[in-house]
Amino acid sequence: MESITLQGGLSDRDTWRATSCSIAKALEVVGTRSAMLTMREAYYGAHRFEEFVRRVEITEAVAATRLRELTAAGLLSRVPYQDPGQRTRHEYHLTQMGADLLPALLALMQWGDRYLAEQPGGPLNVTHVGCGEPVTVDVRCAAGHEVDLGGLGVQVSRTRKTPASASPRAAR
Amino acid sequence: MESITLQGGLSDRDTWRATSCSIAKALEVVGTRSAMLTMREAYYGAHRFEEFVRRVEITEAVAATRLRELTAAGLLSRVPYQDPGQRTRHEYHLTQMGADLLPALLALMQWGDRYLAEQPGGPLNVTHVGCGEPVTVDVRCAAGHEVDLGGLGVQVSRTRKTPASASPRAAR
DNA sequence: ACGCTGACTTGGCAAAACAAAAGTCAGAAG
DNA sequence: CTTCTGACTTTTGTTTTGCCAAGTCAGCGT
Repeated sequence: MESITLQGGLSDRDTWRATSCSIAKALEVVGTRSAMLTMREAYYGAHRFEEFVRRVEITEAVAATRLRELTAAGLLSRVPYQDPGQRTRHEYHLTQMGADLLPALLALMQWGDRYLAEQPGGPLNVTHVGCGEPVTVDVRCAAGHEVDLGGLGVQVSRTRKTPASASPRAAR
Repeated sequence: MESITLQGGLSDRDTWRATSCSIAKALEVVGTRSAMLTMREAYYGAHRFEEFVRRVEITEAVAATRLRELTAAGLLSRVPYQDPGQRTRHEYHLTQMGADLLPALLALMQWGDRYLAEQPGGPLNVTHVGCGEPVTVDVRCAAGHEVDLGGLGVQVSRTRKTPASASPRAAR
């Protein structure tokens, strides 16, 4: 099985490590099971505290912690609401930042569907409401090609310092 | 911010929970930081034990545990190798199952690049080797439409039991 | 057989994640 | 002001993840 082609100063793996890795940074925010599943429920439309507790099947304490963290991180926002005759409460709504994590969770779902599900294809179908066709997560280049693992290259980003000897160490 | 449209028996969130969720199942396999980062290194081309230890920056004990688990789960396979004058050792190679998790990790990376990275766009560029264009993770339907959160629908999979009252509870 | 040494295994510990239970808070109505 | 009760906060305990250090194993060469 092939791998990503490491280009430029990254080609020698012995000379660098992924020290500012965006994956690792993402995991700091959403790297717990309860955070991922809380986000799943937000995508399914949950807004209210008790609903997150019930549907994620976690304790109120954990839900409160996760919701607070995800709100602080910017993935969710607290929006006041008030049922008639009730007091003001808060709903947790996805932000754009939160919504943009969807491909990662969908890709995990797709992978789990394929390799881990009890039933072939998994328990749920995800489709495009507009045309009814099944939805998948693709890795594509800007020219529209679908790219597999062996077709990927990775280089130090241009916005960083020049690819001097120091730079390959500070990579992702 | 919108959410996925829950269709059919799934429309009432109060009547079901994601009990066989493929995301949750995936997290059982790769839901630790060390597993995710081990997979990252496999995508970057690492094969050998010491390389995983060094580049993931985890202890040998954790590397051994994670590599054993990922091998048992089918994401990696152990392949014997022997440097001249040395004893037989094993490399850990990606399987198709392992390679197919790439979109999830790339999507996490993409999201981290956008929202968490110290530098705009993140420290590394991922491109299509064949044409040089930047690579992204897209959510698309089979008709080729790019679909955002609000454009998604989800239904109980056809391969499951009829969408009776019992069925919506056993979903993902 | 012994020596070598990288790849583990094991034991003890700390931190993080999470559960259970109890308690507190907040904002409304009366 | 009191009452209500959902949304937390806190405390205690368990499990999981990961670290450190020491030890064992495995397969080669001599």
